[in-house]
Amino acid sequence: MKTFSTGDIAKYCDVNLRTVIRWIDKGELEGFKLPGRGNNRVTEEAFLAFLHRHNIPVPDDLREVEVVNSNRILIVDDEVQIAKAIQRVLRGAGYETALAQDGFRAGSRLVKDKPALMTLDLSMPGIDGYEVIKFVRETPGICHTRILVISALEDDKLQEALEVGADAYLQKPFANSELLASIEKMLESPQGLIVNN
Amino acid sequence: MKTFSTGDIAKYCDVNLRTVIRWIDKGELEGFKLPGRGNNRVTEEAFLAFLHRHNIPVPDDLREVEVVNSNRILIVDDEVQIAKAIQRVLRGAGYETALAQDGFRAGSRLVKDKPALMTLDLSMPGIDGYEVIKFVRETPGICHTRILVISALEDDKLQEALEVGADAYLQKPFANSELLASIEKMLESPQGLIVNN
DNA sequence: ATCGACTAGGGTAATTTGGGGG
DNA sequence: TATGTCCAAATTACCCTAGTCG
Repeated sequence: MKTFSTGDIAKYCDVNLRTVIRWIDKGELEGFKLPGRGNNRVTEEAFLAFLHRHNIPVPDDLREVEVVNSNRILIVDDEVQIAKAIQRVLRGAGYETALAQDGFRAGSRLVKDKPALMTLDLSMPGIDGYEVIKFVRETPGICHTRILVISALEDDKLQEALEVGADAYLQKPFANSELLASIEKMLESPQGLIVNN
Repeated sequence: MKTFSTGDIAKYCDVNLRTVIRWIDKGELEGFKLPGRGNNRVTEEAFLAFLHRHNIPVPDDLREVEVVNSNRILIVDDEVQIAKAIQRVLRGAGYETALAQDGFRAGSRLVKDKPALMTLDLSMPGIDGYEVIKFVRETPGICHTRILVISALEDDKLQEALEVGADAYLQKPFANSELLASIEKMLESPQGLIVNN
């Protein structure tokens, strides 16, 4: 388990060491204290989550560490026909796909499979899509997942999704070629960078 | 009984070997000395206790061992007051608890934390409790999780939950003592089926 | 313009951690 | 590989100043 000291993080973020300590004390950056006087350590996962949460570019030497199955895509949609249609297109393009039709399955698959990307229907019954996005972004270990929002909602709702952390959106109805183009574009950029559409 | 050398612990905690020795010498980490040169050994129990005491994340390869002895409980309920009430009772009894108020969070926490037990409200908006139970039971890695269904539904509905895989149920309203008794009983039963995922 | 609350960072002393050679 | 000792480097707490924002 790789960990960082406050000094390491201070260098990475180019801030004073004291500032890092304050982040940890306030809980903005999740860390733990060693015995003794309580030197702080931050796990790699937690640090990456912090970076993603604040849209701080991930340093090159940390990118490779983000473990993802770069070929795997999780499709989150409660409408079976749509989910299957998306799946067909993606499989045809060579991606490994998994479906999740409810929040519980989506959440557990995301943590378990660590897909490179998830497509997310914003309006599923019983799930607030924005909440899901926020949760993903703030959770160590899955925060780097690319999120492609797929929805029939209006532009401003979709923009809002970008603001809370989605990487791109696709408004229904869309052509298969658009879907593929979006996904390819999202996956080609280096791991660990936030893509703004 | 499994033991660790100072070197093992140094690797696990990502600190210098000397630091570990000092922790032991100062009594922060409970260990014992072998005859002869006085090399230190730390039991698995003591090491896990140490990790918990300092909120240090438990390494993956110790996690499985730990699941068996774990006292983590995940409370799945969308009604905050009820969830908090349950949490209060369980914390008071010494359990580590986490809350999840929607399916997505519940699913991801379950996979991530691998709690020994989850309490599940059957009627959460947007989640079919029976589906959740079935899903947990058929998913490697989390299938051993004890499930305590908590609901105001009638007996036959609760029976149905048992049939699809819940371990016990508690009908609302219930006394705190009933809650604790149920959970203690569920956790004391042999955990042989566990782990290995 | 002044106030108050907040944040980032400087300096110092005390402590902890890390590294090298026995 | 682990330990004890010695020393250097890193980290923390505490108190302080400067700057920002409403």
